[in-house]
Amino acid sequence: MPPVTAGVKARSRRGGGRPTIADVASKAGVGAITVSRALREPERVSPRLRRQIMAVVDELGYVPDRNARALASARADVIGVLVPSLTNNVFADVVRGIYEGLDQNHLQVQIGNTHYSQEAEEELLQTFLSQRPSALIVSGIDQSPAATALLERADCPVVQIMETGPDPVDMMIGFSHYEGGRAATRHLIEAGYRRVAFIGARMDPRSERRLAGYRAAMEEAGLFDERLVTTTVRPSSVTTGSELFREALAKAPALDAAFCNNDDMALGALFECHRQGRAVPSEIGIAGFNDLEMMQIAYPSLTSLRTYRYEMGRRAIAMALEAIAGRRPAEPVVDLGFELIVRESTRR
Amino acid sequence: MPPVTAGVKARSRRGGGRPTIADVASKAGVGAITVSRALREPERVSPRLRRQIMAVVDELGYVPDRNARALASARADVIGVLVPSLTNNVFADVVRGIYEGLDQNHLQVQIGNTHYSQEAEEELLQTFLSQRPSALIVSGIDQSPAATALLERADCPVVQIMETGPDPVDMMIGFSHYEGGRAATRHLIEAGYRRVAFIGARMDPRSERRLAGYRAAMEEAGLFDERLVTTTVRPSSVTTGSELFREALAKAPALDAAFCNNDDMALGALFECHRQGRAVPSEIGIAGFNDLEMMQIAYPSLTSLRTYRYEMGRRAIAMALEAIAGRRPAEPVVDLGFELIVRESTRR
DNA sequence: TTGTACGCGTTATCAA
DNA sequence: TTGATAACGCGTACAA
Repeated sequence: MPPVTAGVKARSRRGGGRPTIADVASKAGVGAITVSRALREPERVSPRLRRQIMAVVDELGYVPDRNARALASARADVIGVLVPSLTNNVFADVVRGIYEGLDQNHLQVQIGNTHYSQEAEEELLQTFLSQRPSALIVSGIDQSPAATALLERADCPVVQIMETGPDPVDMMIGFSHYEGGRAATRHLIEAGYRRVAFIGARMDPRSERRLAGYRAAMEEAGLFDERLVTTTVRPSSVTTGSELFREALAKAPALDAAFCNNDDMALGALFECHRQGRAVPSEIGIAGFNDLEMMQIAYPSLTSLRTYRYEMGRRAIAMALEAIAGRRPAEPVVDLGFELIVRESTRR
Repeated sequence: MPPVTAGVKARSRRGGGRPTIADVASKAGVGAITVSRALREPERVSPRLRRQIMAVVDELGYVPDRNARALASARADVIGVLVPSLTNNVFADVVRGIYEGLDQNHLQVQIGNTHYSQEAEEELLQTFLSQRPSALIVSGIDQSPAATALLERADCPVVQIMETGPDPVDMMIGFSHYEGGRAATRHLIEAGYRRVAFIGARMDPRSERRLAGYRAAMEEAGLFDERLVTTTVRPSSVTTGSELFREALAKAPALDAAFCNNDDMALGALFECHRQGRAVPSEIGIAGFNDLEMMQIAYPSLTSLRTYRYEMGRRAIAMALEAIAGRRPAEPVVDLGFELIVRESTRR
């Protein structure tokens, strides 16, 4: 009993009547598997059949069913990406790099927002894993033990991004936030500032390491003072930057510079200086972290530590694609480094 | 030949040995379909069996295979979202609303970046559709005819976001960019500014409508002048804002206010005023569009037209979920409106 | 280079 | 309330 009468689809199908590979095959007078190959590995099908098949594909408007494909191959054409925030410009840039690194690839990206929560990360990992993704990209190196176990058992490539550290689950690309914090602070000290404050919002593990770098630099110079550090668990924003800078001034009225957790915070500190009539950089020096686009055009322009977020996304995907193709990347752990961009806000 | 020896999984499986619903079923002494129901519609299974099944699920660590589920039910637990940009804060907020509106739902979000290109949108639509998504959310109302056709044939709910207009494909939530542009411009005129410039980057269809609103307001007041309009196809950014403001000044040296395409542009214009020593708001008035967080804390604080982006994402998802559940939302077309937030930058 | 037979893990259908 | 059976549409393994 032929389930399909050539050309006339049996509309009783559950799927709603979309043409299937069998429809294409019968109409093109070939086997289904040949159609499958013509679409996925054209070079393995003779040019004649290939053309024939493609013509029918166009005519019928056939589009392969990704779900069936995923089931049959035990692999979804999806790359799962876990980030702690979507509004943070930093992750927006990374995500953009990921999408653009994928380019014409047939893979899709699925983004999960962990909201800086390890539990949420575990749950998302479970969900993502239940799709058998082609690869997984996760942020940071502070996964919970359970999450780490899930990642290690995941039979797909895993890339940790945003930061480097010991014990990569699989592959890793990022930079040292500790060294970044240290370099920025050293610069402020070398520029002649002495009472350099640290201002940090949403102290996630990476910010904590920036703070550790700040502390190291200050201690090396014999300048460290607890009262110069002001942090909050609130999310970072320009407004939070202004507020925290005010707090910092209250705690340490003599401060002469601020190393900010990130650029939004730095911009907030700058606005607060304007508002209070404190001159930047002569009275107060300001440095940010990440070097968002606005830093260069702010007035005065703002010193920041440039990080390669877009590049990180692109290379993370490139590494994942390599691994998916079965090739082990030459360097499974990549340190992208950073660059201090000195601008008006710290030049006295 | 029993494929599964109770408790001892046949490791020859392609899937890599993950427990399947059959494993759970045999161990719990029930049929596979009962396990399936216990997971999806617990109330349809007797409490006794339900407990029994859940115990085995936990014991085995069974997680349903989403791909198999998608194939069998002809529906992937995925909502496709098409946005023109990922770096633009505006879309970041909408996307955040979408994720948070989904909350504990089992659905996943898949985001496609159209890069403001109709062709890219068509391709992404094809890709998304090949998964049989549970719903589709697309940005704007300017889809190509082909894309519109795809959306109309898609057998899933479709929500158009970001703007309202005639002829919704299915559902729609947004606001009128034309009225927004008109309202902001009127405010500047009422505040006493006469030579109000329009500064716009990346003139996508929505920005064009903001410009149309600007023009209408200016013409109503008898103040319209071509030379007051400066636009570019370049993407918007703080830097572009500074540059375009400079261009605008070159073309119309006597301009006394700028209505900017969006808030990044407004901030750029503000910095340029600082740099040139032009007082805001006394010499130059500045207004933005969207009311990003930084506008309230900038110095001087910046007037902007507040739009409800997060809310838009949340409600778009709510509408989609309603439709997925088979209920037609009471209002398939929602105008969220906007609110002009007047601040220092336009108070002379 | 092409095709056959089968399995992937789940849900829809229908009957008990 | 529960279950047997048959899809779902494709890719893998192997053979021709």
